[in-house]
Amino acid sequence: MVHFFVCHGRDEIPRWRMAFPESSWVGPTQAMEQVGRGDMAWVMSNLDGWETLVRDLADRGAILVVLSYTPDPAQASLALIAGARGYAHALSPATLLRQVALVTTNQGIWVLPELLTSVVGGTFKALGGRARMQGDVLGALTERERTVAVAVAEGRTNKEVARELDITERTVKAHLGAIFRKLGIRDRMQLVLRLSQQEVDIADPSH
Amino acid sequence: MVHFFVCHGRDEIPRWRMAFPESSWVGPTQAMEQVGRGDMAWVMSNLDGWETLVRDLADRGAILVVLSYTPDPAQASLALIAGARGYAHALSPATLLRQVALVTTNQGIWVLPELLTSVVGGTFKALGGRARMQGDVLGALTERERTVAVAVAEGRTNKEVARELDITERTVKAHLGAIFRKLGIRDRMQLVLRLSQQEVDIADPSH
DNA sequence: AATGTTTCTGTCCATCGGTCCAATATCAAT
DNA sequence: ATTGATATTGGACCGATGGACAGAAACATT
Repeated sequence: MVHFFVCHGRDEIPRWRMAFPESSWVGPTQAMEQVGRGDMAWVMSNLDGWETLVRDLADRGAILVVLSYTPDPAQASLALIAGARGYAHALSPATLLRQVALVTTNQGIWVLPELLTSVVGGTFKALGGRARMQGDVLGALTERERTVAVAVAEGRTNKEVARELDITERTVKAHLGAIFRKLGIRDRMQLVLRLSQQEVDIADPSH
Repeated sequence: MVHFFVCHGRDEIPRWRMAFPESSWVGPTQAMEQVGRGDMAWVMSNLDGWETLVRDLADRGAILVVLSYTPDPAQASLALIAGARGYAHALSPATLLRQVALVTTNQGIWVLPELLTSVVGGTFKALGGRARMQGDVLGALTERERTVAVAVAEGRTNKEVARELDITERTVKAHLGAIFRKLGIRDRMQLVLRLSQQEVDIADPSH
């Protein structure tokens, strides 16, 4: 595996060389030419169009890590979305860089521990809209109601759920009624959206 | 470092033993007593209160990986939020388990590659982007059908969609009929599930 | 014993949702 | 000019859904 550090010409950082003595220093253009499947590319986030570069290189099977002088959660997310498997500080010590390489070459994801909460939290909010969904959303329900809620949210009809739980369809409806009331939603659609963690805009009689 | 597999008493899976011959099998209660800083704990997601368990063990400095028989993106997010560093299929082969251990002990995060897109995709939406993986699904539809499909998948009723697009409810139904036929689904529920990427390809039993 | 929660069941009814049978108008391509 | 795809609407039919009543049985708490 070949390591490529993609950066501006003058951005040579000794510890990079220290971490991977055999690595190549290239600009964005050369990176597009030389990086191939299985190679590892470390891309500086101060490059114009780094996201596109990351995406392209990731598409062709390279392992991407984005390095930043000013790491922040939003940029970390962008990097991961673009296909990067890692996001670290550009001035990380050599040992850390080697650790990142180890993790990413083994299908792992590596982001700065300090940013981890934010990144995952972002995902969390994206998936749930409000804080701590399933726990709280389903938490308000009884055991049986939870079971019904999940079954319905997986796309089953009342009749199917009834058969599955060995109760009458009427009872399923009763549970659903309670679920809708407790969650403040109007129908099973809203339930699916809640549980599949999408943002829902409920009840707007205005339009 | 000691490996703990936290599961129901009878859930013994040979390949776990194969991956880490020295590991201990424990229930949730014993886990709380025995797992300490630097230890590695593999927690089954079919345990009641696994989230709390993961949170507690992670808080005391253990490395947590959640194993599930039915992996899905939402659960993966929950696991990571709870403090887990890994999320994998319970029937993963020994070599994969060792890889996961390697990654997570090096501050990395490991989630099923199939789920990665969904998890990161969620982040993407959190940042205000528009999901466009749906393009594949919606690609078979006409422009108008796409509009209707998205509106319905956002939880609106036929009547609401009709008002919104300034057409009759009858026309909405016509479009929906075409949508169901083209996508090979039976009702709007399946449409939501399709567009929110709910159904997850469970790993085949071979690995 | 009284109370409250949970689970389960019933009937009635209005509405919604999905499919069958159509038909008409527009537009692009042949 | 004919064909094909698209968008639109109509009517009728029937199953699915959700709410509004209501009641019974099991169980835990007080």
